[in-house]
Amino acid sequence: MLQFKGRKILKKKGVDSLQVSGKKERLRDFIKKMGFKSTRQRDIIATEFLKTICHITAEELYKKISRMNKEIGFTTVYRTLKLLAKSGLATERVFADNLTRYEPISTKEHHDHLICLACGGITEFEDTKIEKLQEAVAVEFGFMTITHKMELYGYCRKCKKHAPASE
Amino acid sequence: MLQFKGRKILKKKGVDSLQVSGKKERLRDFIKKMGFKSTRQRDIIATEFLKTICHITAEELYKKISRMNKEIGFTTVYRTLKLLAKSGLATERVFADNLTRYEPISTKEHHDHLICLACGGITEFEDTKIEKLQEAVAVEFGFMTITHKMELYGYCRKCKKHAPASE
DNA sequence: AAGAAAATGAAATTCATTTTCAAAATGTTA
DNA sequence: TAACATTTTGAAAATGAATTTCATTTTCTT
Ligand SMILES: [Zn+2]
Ligand SMILES: [Zn+2]
Ligand SMILES: [Zn+2]
Ligand SMILES: [Zn+2]
Repeated sequence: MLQFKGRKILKKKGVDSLQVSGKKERLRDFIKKMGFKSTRQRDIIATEFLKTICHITAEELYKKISRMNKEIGFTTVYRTLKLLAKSGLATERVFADNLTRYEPISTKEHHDHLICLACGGITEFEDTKIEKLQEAVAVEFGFMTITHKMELYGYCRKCKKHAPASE
Repeated sequence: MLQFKGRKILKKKGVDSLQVSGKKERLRDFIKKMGFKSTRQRDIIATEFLKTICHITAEELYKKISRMNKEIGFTTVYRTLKLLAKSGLATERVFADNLTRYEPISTKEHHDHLICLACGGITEFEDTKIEKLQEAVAVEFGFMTITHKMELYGYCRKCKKHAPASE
């Protein structure tokens, strides 16, 4: 395992960079198409965001960027995330803590979430069977589904032992 | 159909009143057990709330009550709904509009929601197959589920025709 | 370089939710 | 019933995330 670590990371880095730059191009296209302007700030924010794996809030991303760059304001981070969402490069999500989080779109078109009540960890999953049954429910009610939200809250493998009244 | 209307409503009213008074007793028990005090306001708010079928916000319930009774403040409505939730007689829910809504517990233990993006109508559904598959997903990830949220957003039968880009 | 349009960011605003606090109501005890 | 401790009430203030404002700066096109 250990001896492959270097290589794996190297490969992963390469892929990530490619993905990020591909997405950044998409953002630039979107900005141009909409008659907007490319700026240093948007570039930095988008780069930093697209590197993200997790579901990040505007505040968190702002703090992360602030560490290296004192000249980017919270408002711009906030607005750039909205822009990324509008351009289709980010997905806006609100979980039980009522904070607006953003995640870069990934290879998975759609996915749902498992959220740990102890550590706050978020795991993604896809289940086509469930998706089909959801659609069946919709049809049954004469409902035309546009989107849906499914979140399972509980304790992840690591936090299970800390679950209240589990012992 | 029409000739049964009177009778049906009468019967329904009877059942509702019984259910409401049963729940009000449960609230009184809870209040006593917790060392709290029963008040005129709590009684009025709980009665009005438990009659509710829909998913109501504190603001909405406050306005509804205000029409008849000018002496009940918003804060008390807000606090009583929280109290009902803590006592287990109400469920607190937040849908995509980010407003906190309350619904009285019903005979259905658990249910999920279909929410119309046009009229805001909320329909409840239960699907044991989905619930089982959700649990299977959780198990697969070594996750111990405590609760979950599943909401389908789209257009209900009545509003389908108004759905954007459907024609 | 000039001008038009958009972006920035600090500060202000919004808005639902929650808390504060002085006065009122409740329920227990004597 | 009166006194008392405790809780409740409700107007107002506080909170806090999300959003908007606006003067200044930057970008992009002539
Ligand atoms: Zn899904
Ligand atoms: Zn996700
Ligand atoms: Zn469910
Ligand atoms: Zn419901």
